[in-house]
Amino acid sequence: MLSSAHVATESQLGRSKTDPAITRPSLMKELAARHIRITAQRRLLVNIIQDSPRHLDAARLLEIARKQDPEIDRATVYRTLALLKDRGLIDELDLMHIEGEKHYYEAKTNRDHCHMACFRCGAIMEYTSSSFEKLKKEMASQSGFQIRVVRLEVGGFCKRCRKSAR
Amino acid sequence: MLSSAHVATESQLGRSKTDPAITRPSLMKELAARHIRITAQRRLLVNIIQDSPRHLDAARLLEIARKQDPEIDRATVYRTLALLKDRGLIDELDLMHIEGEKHYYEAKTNRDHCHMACFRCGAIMEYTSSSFEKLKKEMASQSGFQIRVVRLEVGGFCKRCRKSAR
DNA sequence: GTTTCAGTTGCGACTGGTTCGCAGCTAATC
DNA sequence: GATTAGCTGCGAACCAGTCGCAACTGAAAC
Repeated sequence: MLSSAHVATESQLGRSKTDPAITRPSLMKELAARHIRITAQRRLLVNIIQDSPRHLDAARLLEIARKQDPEIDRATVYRTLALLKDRGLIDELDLMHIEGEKHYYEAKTNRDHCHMACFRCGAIMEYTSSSFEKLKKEMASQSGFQIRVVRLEVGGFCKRCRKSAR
Repeated sequence: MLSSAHVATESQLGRSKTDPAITRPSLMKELAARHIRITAQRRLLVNIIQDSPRHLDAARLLEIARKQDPEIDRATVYRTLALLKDRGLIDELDLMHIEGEKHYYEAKTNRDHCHMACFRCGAIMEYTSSSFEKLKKEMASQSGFQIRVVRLEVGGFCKRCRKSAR
């Protein structure tokens, strides 16, 4: 039984932007289309999230944003993240709490994907596959559950770390 | 293409103990076998976790434990949970942060299972299926990743809530 | 283009879950 | 039963995230 799968290997917490299987629609366009007020702060934050090559947590997002707008506040970052999350425009990840209890965020993709976190080197890999899509469908149909968000996270050791461990 | 799946529906945050697909080995025996010091506090906590019909968070576990040993401390609960988690004897869950940022715990089962959390009524359903097992194998073999922990969580609306919403 | 005001922001104080350092205690080994 | 590594309770500390409020601002209505 065949299925198509795609693994995007990344450097430390980095994320492949050229993965052919994953695309991210424009968050700014989505906000405008939904008549959500566009403020300077939101534009800044949304652009950072959209362009980031890695998964950002709130503190890192604030840090980057402050380079352009030193006045921007923590609360605004948290409120914007909550807004985007509630509207289903970004996904929240725990990445197996590989580095404290913070949350990570990424623009929602056209296709759900799994995150694999290496406990040793901290690399995050993204994994998409038709088996995953099938599992989701199966879960929904067998349980009568209407799925809104799916989070599949895996912790373990990446190929490279397994080799170097010996 | 057929696959065997099993859904355990639960009352509010409760957990079916009679699910035929899931068994939980004795945590106390595991501790003894691994020469981990057995203290009165650990015995108490481990037994509560093992016997609990629902997913417990640290505060609830402390509360239950204090009925038998009013002197037991918060820190001991957190330290014991960390111990069990590090040894791979319990799984940590976020349950989609359906009720604050706390973590939930359950004795590790013979078979991985997914948790489906209803955003409306808070019910948690457990879902096991051979498709899930297959996906895990596929992920490991395609990426070279050695899987240690898997967490598949789903948020949405359960059958009953979907009906009553209309 | 000006007015209007609901919605957004920065601020600082606060919360809730979790962790830490330490002195005293105790389970397991000898 | 003596020894001691390691566990416990305690209180203080930590950290990510939240809240109430007064001032500000984007965009709808004129």
